[in-house]
Amino acid sequence: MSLGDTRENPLKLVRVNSLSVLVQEEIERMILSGEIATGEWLNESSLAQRFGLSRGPVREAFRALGESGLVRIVKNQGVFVREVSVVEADQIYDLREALDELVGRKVAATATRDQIKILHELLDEMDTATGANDVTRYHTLNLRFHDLLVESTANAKLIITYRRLIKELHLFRLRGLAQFGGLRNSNEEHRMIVKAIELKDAETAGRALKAHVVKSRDRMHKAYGVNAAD
Amino acid sequence: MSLGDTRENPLKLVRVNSLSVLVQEEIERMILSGEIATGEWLNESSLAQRFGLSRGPVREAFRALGESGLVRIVKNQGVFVREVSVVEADQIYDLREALDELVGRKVAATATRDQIKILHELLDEMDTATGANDVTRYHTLNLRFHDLLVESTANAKLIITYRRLIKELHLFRLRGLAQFGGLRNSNEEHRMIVKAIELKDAETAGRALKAHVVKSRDRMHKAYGVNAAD
DNA sequence: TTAACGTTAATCGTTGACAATATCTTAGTT
DNA sequence: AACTAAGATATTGTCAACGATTAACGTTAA
Repeated sequence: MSLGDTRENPLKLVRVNSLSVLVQEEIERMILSGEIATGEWLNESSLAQRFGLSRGPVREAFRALGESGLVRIVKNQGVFVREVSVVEADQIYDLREALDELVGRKVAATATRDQIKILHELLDEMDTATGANDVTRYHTLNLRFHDLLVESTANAKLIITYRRLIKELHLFRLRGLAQFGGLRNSNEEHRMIVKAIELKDAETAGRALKAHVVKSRDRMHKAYGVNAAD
Repeated sequence: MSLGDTRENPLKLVRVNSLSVLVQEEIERMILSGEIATGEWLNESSLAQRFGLSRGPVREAFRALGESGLVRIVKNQGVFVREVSVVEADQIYDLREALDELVGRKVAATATRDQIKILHELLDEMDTATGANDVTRYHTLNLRFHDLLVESTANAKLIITYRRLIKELHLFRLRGLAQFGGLRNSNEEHRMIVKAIELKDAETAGRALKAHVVKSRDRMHKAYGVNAAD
């Protein structure tokens, strides 16, 4: 597959974004979709050949992906999809606790009616997915839910920081278990969060979102059999 | 000046790090030291010539720096040192509030005796700098103080996230006023933080650190004549 | 004054080459 | 058969030169 195959207006894409940015986005997509496994080696020249370009843009994309934490670059050996350990996932959850509390507080103040409407739709869809025991679908919706929350804060720096962490957490998920279970409980927590947002109760929304992250982490630990004392 | 001029064991440096990493670090140093002004254009080929290299490593360093938020890359125009607006600095302070509260809580649990000793030394040095009205010196020590705090949390993800934000905040400082004043108050807040850490009182340390960030932001606003409602 | 045109300079991307390094293969030895 | 060492191979790191694309600027003409 070549990059030129992009469906919507490929010419404009190349005019606005450089090739290295397009390559970066494509590789990121491949990593996050699991198309490339964690730990896997990314061959510079074969990727270039696959995209129909030279090694230059691919190497530049690698450097950017390295800085964003998705790949690990080893001199004279190459580029590998990063493997996120349980310890590191745990550290990310620490951060998410703090950031999500902030998200809750801010979103309660800034969320628009439209955004809240979409949140409700996502809640219902997640219930449907839970009923059908469709874990993959739930996971996708869950990502969208939290991404919409952070996006509604209208704090650009918070948004990109948050998304970076979510991507790395996703690397951890890809590593082993697809999901951490407890879908029903999880969505009940989601509803409490949305309720607080509707009431524009920043304090409660922040606490609810933080508590949700704490419990998500517990579910992760349980799934991995990690001692709570770790 | 060529990169080969590095003082300590240049050969080993090149053997371990690729040239693009060295270039990245050097450009980052130039940006953060103010050697290159915010908004300034970074000429690809003249930088390459200056370092005595080809354009390849420089371009790769640019991509990494772009991802880290220190430069802005415009296709077909080039690379510019990012300019951080007051609005953006404000968003970063929002994040710092949340992160520093986390830092306070964690560091109270994890800080070693040695680390606390260094914190005390920094406190005293900052008092000295305040007495001498040496704002630049105070600022350096202040950076070291907060960096040591976050480093003492032993949470790698928190450390790199925090440092990234501090670097961008530094870009904002470079833009205009060197400092935000209120040195004496600031160091009194520092002492309260360290006291809570010594008592291993995580809750108080977190609150104190968060409060410190809130006040730092206020001092920044005051210096810029920004309305608190913004 | 404004619009069109051409020049210039920079980035973007390609290609081909070579060196340095890592990895795999193979032959030889114990 | 197992281990070792030398050599072959593959990959990354870096460079140099080239053409294409684009943005910026100055000039000219209406």
